[in-house]
Amino acid sequence: MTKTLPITEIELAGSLVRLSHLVQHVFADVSRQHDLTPQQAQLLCVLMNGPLGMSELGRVLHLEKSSLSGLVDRVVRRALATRGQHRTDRRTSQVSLTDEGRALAHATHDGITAELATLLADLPPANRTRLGADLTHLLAGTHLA
Amino acid sequence: MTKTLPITEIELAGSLVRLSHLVQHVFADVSRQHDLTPQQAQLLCVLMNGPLGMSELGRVLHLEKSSLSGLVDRVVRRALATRGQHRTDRRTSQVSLTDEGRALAHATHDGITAELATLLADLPPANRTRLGADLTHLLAGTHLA
DNA sequence: AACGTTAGTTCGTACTACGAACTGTCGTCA
DNA sequence: TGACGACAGTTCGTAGTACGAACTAACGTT
Repeated sequence: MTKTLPITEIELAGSLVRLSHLVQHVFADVSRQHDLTPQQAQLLCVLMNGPLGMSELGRVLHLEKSSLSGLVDRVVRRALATRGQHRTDRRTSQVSLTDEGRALAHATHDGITAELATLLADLPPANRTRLGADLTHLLAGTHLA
Repeated sequence: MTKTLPITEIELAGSLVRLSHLVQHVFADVSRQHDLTPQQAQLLCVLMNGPLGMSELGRVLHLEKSSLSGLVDRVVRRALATRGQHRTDRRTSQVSLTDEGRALAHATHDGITAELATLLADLPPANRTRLGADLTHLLAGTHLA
């Protein structure tokens, strides 16, 4: 079915998958150091940009609302976030970080960034710049995040 | 703690994380189309290179042996793989793909590759080649896979 | 005031991942 | 040869993840 793909494409796709697993591994390790699951860490990091409703969170995280309820429950239970209510619409709830949650989010984010930076240190600065541009280009091609 | 990182490093790390989530999303979608969980799909893809013992699988997949037992159980239960026994060492077991498992592994692998190829189509061929080289370099810097 | 839509929660199911405890096998060394 | 530590896997209990279906409550419209 896909036998007509040039070899380099296949190899590149494989590299992307392996890189992805590597990054996920780093993400999980750092999250664990802060006593968070990767999903909880990702949630906190998303909320660093400001409070969001459940529906928006579901879109950003690619999660069904039923999956999100429990995830938010667990971070709320740990006092890392709160469920506020919307000013006018009493159906929607705004999930915001607590101070503790914000601190943890920043710590985790910084930890992951630092870890990835050591990985990237192998790459010459010029390549890093190019890589950044290419990734930005790739990510822009999809739905924005 | 990490405030001295150049801005571009931070942005690059962020891009890496977002790319990683994107790839994981593709991986999960394609796996689901084939009625597999991402973990099961990854296991089958690893086994495409030949049978492996549980310990080696754990190393490759970064899983504790207790986690692996269940994962292998489920693909064996679905007749996608079998637990053979080592010729001389009766402790170790060799996990191999069945014909059905091999077919599913190839289908999933091809599907993911095709999906990623459409993503990469946005990128000019020259950049793709460079990107491949850079990723290979990055992946080589870590433990091989 | 009735009704369809939207926002979230709850429930049941299956899977993932871990550590601790356990069984069976292997290799060694006395 | 027999005891013993190391190794390979499994089992068990716990917590978290993710989904769809069914549900409740509030909103907006007509």
